[in-house]
Amino acid sequence: MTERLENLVGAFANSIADAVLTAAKDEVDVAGPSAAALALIQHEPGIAIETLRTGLALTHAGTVRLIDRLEGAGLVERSASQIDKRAVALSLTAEGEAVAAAILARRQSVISHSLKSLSVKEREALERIVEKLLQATVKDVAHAYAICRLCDDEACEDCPIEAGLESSPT
Amino acid sequence: MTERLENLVGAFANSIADAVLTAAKDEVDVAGPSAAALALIQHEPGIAIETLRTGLALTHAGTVRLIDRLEGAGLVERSASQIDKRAVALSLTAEGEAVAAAILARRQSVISHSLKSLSVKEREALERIVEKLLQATVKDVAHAYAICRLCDDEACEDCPIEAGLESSPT
DNA sequence: CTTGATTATGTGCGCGAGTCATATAAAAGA
DNA sequence: TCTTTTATATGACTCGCGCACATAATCAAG
Repeated sequence: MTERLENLVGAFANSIADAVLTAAKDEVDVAGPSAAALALIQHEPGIAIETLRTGLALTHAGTVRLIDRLEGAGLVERSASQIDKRAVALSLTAEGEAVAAAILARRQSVISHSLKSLSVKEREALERIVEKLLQATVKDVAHAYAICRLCDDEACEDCPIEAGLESSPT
Repeated sequence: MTERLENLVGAFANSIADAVLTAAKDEVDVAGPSAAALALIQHEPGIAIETLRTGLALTHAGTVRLIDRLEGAGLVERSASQIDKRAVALSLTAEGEAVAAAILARRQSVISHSLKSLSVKEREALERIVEKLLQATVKDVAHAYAICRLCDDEACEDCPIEAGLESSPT
């Protein structure tokens, strides 16, 4: 009946997502999928293009071009995978690491700023609720990659998304 | 110190925003900004292109082309504004109304679905928290348009964003 | 070990969407 | 009235992405 909550949650999601994206674009000149790609590669060095693709919701071709651009910008390196000779192992260059770190820090700061009006109790409540929601939401590994595409894995101990995945195996 | 909350909130925002966007694209074949444009026009019939632009974070030219496409698709109509003869008054066609309604309903359903694991108490807590956050976040009218770009105004009584705007006048 | 199916990547071509610069008309201000 | 600002439109161009297709490697049988 009451659709108010859904409206507010949607607006809140818009607000946060917008702020993070524009922050990434302002800080370093890196558009949406590029930022996510850098973060994912930093999170999992040696990741294959195909795996990356599942987290970016792009086509093969689109992902290859994206990597082409990032490689051209000197942020990402392709190397031959040892395990699978078809696959490409992606890694960040020193500059790529720096940019990825800047993006993650910026995101952290933007979100933190937008939460600053909350009391400690409210933070705790929000954390519990969001944790529960994420855990219930994750569908499969690709979905987890997509959701966590801009997470800082260093900061996310006890990731509820991983936990959610284990409890509902694909 | 604890950056975990920020990570979780960011992931949650991603999750919701993605789900809403893909839902809009699946349901009707309407990409991101188009959906937002339809919702905003529905929310405020007779809205000018320039006003619309502020809510979409596009260029002027980009907004004009967007309206061109939506008009070409038979979803939107341009008419002369009575008040300002330079301006264009935008309105939805019958089909546009239907599509907009479908998008809003789909969004409602998607978000509602992702909140279904919460108890009544948790919903109430989340509503209070998000309300507070939105109220503190809104900067100006353009920002409000952007945040609420996919809101169903019918469902949003007592919109905290409007309240937040009044308390901090531009 | 050979052969066919699947998987990971790369590429030519084209389109859609958006920006920049510029143009025109109307409103506002001096 | 003259100048400046505002709202819209358009031509030229760019960029990112998808589709269709090609190649190489792995896997799965037989």
